[in-house]
Amino acid sequence: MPPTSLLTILADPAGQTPARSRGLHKGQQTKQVILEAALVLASQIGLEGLSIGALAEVTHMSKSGVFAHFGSREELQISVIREYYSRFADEVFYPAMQLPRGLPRVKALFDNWMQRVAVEIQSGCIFISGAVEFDDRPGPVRDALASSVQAWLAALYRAVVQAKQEGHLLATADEEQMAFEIHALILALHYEARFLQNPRSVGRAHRGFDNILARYGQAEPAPPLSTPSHPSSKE
Amino acid sequence: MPPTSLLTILADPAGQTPARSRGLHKGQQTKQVILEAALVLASQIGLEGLSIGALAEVTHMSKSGVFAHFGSREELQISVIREYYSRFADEVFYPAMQLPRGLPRVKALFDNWMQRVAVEIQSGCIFISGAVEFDDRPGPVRDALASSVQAWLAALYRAVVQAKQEGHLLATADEEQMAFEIHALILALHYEARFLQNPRSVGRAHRGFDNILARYGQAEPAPPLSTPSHPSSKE
DNA sequence: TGCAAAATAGTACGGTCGTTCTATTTTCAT
DNA sequence: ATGAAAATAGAACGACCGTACTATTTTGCA
Repeated sequence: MPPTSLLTILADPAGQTPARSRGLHKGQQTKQVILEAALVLASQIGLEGLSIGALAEVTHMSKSGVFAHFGSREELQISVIREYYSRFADEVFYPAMQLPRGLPRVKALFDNWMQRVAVEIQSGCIFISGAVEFDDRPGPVRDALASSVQAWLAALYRAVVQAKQEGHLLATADEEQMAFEIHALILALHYEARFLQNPRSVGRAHRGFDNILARYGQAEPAPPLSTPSHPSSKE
Repeated sequence: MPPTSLLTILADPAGQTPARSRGLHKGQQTKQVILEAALVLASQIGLEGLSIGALAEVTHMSKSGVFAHFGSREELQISVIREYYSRFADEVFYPAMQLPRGLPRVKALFDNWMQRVAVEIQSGCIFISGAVEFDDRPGPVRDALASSVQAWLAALYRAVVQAKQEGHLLATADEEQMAFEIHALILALHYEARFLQNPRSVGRAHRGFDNILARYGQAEPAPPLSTPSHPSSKE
């Protein structure tokens, strides 16, 4: 190799990125593959357990090869959080947004969330495990995680507020309280199903949501006997 | 002060030498000191983050000195879990058992639990962080953790069952469901207060408990207006 | 008071980790 | 097809980890 290559690299003016580097090149593809594997790994053993060595082994690459795509472990963790958030939104949030404002949307948000967590009983939820791992570890990873969770909880809260505005909830309903109790059910589902391996937890969470609806919901015109909010609540 | 004072202290049969008088040798004492430090460390950074090196530094001992007391890291973690469980029982369970069966005892269990978790917002709860760390890591540590949690949740469940037997709950009340929802509130409190740093969480959890009581409780002879189950719910 | 036993320290080993530096291979516009 | 840039590999580093082994100190009973 010619000795000028190094000079060329060093002389390359910073900030001047060739248009080519922004295209969909090989590197971007592998980065996606790595991220996919990282998501699986982080879900199983946590963001802290995520190691570049294990990631290299899974993707059949070298440690430095994996490392080069992110520049640091922290950046890798943040990328995983962003990717997880994106998929969460695609799976839980956006589909529910197709439904009309008010209770239908709130129910859909909860059902989609439940369905996702029910699947994650096997794989693990990064929003929950990450919260425990970083609850007293300040830094950019915690910030990324917390802002992702806040964004989602805020979306849930907005849906509840709209439900009250639409007249689907009692005028006395405390929207923040209702969102808190919904969140609580999901956390209990994750804890009791994944850690304690109690198979009844899914039904418990659904029933809990029915109870919340019964408490905060406006008395419905149709009797709830034949139309429970979720089939599993018939249990 | 006579020169015999030191000897007097050491030989004092009735005074402030509980370690000796209880037959504890030096090793047992230091083991307790290490355990105390391990509890603090594990609460903050988790059972997995607990390292013998850090423990040695905190206790001003050598790594091997610390290690010798437990024989393995796993045994250290299990000891921490047992100690944590013991303190949890002393602080939450036994005091509530002094109260009469039924709702008073259930309320006391929840209040004591809440109070402990409210303090643990700063230090962390091993039952919650450990669940996330070991939810897919089989072995003796997970077993010790799970059985401790199960024992506590079973105690809570029994108290709820008794409350129904005493006629303090509706005949239609589902005791397991009620225990699930109570557990959910605690988990949400820990999550939202410790990770998201939302100061309103304590009030939310208390209010949630009031809602649960309103749902499952027998209509009380005295109007609940002037006697809410907890002052903070007046918020 | 002496002396075995218990408690603690010291040292070293093998392993994994994130990261850096350099070398090699692959990509892709010309 | 060529050559520079991008992508990947390889090797090595310092740090920390749990643990085993040996040496030293401390304890507490006879």
